[in-house]
Amino acid sequence: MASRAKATIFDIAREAGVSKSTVSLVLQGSGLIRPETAVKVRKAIEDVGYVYNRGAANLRKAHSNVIGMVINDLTNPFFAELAVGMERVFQSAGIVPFIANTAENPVRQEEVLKSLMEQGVAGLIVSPARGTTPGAFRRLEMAGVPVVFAMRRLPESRIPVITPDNHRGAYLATAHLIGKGHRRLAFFGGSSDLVVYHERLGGFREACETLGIADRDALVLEGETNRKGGIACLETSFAMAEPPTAALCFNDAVAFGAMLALRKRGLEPGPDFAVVGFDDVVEAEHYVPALTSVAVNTAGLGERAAHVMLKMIQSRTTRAEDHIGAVNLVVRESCGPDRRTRARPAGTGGAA
Amino acid sequence: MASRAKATIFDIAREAGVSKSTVSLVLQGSGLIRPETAVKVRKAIEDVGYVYNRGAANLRKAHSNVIGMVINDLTNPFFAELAVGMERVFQSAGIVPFIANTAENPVRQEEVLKSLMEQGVAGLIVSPARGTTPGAFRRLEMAGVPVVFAMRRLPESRIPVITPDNHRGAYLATAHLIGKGHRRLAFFGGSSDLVVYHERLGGFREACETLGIADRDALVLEGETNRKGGIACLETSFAMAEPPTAALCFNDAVAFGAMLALRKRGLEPGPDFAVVGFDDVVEAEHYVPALTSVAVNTAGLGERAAHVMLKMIQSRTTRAEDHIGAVNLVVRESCGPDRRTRARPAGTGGAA
DNA sequence: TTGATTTATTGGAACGTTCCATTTATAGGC
DNA sequence: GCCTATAAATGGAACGTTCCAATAAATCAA
Repeated sequence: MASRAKATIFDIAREAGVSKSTVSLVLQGSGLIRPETAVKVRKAIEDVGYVYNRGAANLRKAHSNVIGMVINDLTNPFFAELAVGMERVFQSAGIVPFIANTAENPVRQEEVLKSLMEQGVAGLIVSPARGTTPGAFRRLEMAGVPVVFAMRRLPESRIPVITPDNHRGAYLATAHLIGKGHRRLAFFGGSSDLVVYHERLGGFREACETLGIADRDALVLEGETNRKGGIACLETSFAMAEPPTAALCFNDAVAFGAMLALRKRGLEPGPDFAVVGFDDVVEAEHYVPALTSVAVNTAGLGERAAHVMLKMIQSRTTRAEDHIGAVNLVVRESCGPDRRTRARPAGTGGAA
Repeated sequence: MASRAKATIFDIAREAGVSKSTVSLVLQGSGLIRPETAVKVRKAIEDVGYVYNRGAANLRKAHSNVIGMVINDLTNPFFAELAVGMERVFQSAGIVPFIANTAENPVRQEEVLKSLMEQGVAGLIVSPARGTTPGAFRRLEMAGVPVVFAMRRLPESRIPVITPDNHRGAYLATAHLIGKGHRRLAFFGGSSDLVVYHERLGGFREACETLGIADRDALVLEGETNRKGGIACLETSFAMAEPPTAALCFNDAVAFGAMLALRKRGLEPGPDFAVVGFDDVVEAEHYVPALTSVAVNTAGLGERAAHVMLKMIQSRTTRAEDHIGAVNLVVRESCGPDRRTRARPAGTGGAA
């Protein structure tokens, strides 16, 4: 059953009555081989149950065809969507990308990166884990492996980045809330060791300033970037003397958490407290109430990242231009009706 | 900047003034090396910016430390949870698993499998794509690579399987619906080319028979295994003369779809139509209404699969026992109150 | 001191491929 | 028939590692 030893091109050569070099040529689809010979060889390949040894080949070929995608949180559907976008373009390029999850853990990320390098990847698309140290990608750079960051960037790094326009997205969302009549706002979730955080928070702050919301009415609460973080933020905000009436959340997961916590308090997301998310994952549309969110064209960014990577590999460079993707606010139900048209700020917590 | 050529153990050897063999030994953490020598070598490794070439090593070592996880649908959070469970145990074993997505496409799966084999994986955990042909894993078997199936199995295959008790789960869920007073039931989603489908459907059917539901009152609708499939099933079921009043869904994604479609018709999932899911993904608990679902301990199954794989690799076998995981029904709100205690079957479609 | 034993280190062959420089076969021109 | 040009196939070296057998150095027993 289990074939004695692994078959090599020598076994194929013997079977087909040709030399190993001929087999190698056939394997590479070289046009130098007479068609009949190629057929004969291919039959032999089938017969001996050959499996190509890419490791051995890479020993000579210098560049492999393996591309790694390093994702910081696979359980967040947003990153799954991103990964799927990338896969689409790699697939049509005949490449099978390997996905590795870091679970937002820099130590794990280090291991993953090391392993991928040892495997001899041709390139890496990375969404870095929170708290990644600036030196984490030094080895990659030294080795000349092309890397592009997706969605997240590192403070001082020359690695190209594919990211949505976080500042503008946050500005749009905040302006929407203010336009609805909200005067005490909050920014929920995310942590300051993330560059994205500062970008999104920056948009939030700029909108507040521009549109006349005082600093003390713009609450900022850091927190985990998942549902749990959203719940926590909402709870602490309601424990304050003058709770906000609306929140821009770091991402959709945080927004879902906030809405959950509202429900648990008997409040209705939308009418009682406006929440807007960021990323516009597919769930956003189907949630009850449907979540207003900043759409970033996730899969599109993934595709873009993949294309940039392909180009870098092809042109043997480690540099590329950053790409800032357009965003737009998708208004759904989670911000409720216009606040000013209502008699008074109904709801439990909304005294003041 | 970009170091001239890739550094090899020879470069390290020269730098440290030892032989390549000594370097190799240090790399493998052999105790044969004098500690001071090891220190010297390790310094040299750092200095030359060495990166280990696992491909070259595998050429001699026969067995690599790469394990592949082949997932049929990464955008389904269920499989993401499964993957995370597996990762947990591999991580503690010092292994970085590579994840590849087949997007439920057998052709893609073929490519992925081929690529992973060429990479020389030590083992594979696979959740096979829909419509996988029986021969798809022949090459793997021939090559003696350990494979375990997770969540799904193939019709005639001797490859070990880790799966929840689908039959029992479906039975439990169906019995629950019948216990609530429902008399016209449906099974939504899934397709008959999936073994899981038959298992779950079998549980549904057995419960119906045992508990006195006639065949004609047990509607079965195949469909996609995602939200869209759930929407479609609900729509076609409501187009019938005597629509069901409750449905067991193939999985949670289908259930979410069904609930969505109900809402769109102005019906309230639970009171107006009972729906129960399968898998109990984390979203189930947080949905509105919270979804009653069959919990399968997803991450636990993932861990189990990983353990089995590790054991197989260690003992150099390609066989292992199947594992059928316990399930339990988590009752939440999506089935509403007991049907018999209500005046009459309210709702739009529920005449008769 | 000598030989035996243990501890560290080393050179060489092997792993399965690719690529280059050759060789051999086939065809074309005259 | 011979020479040249082209097409097809080949042997050998190289890629970066591991492992084995062998050597060199240190320790010990007598």
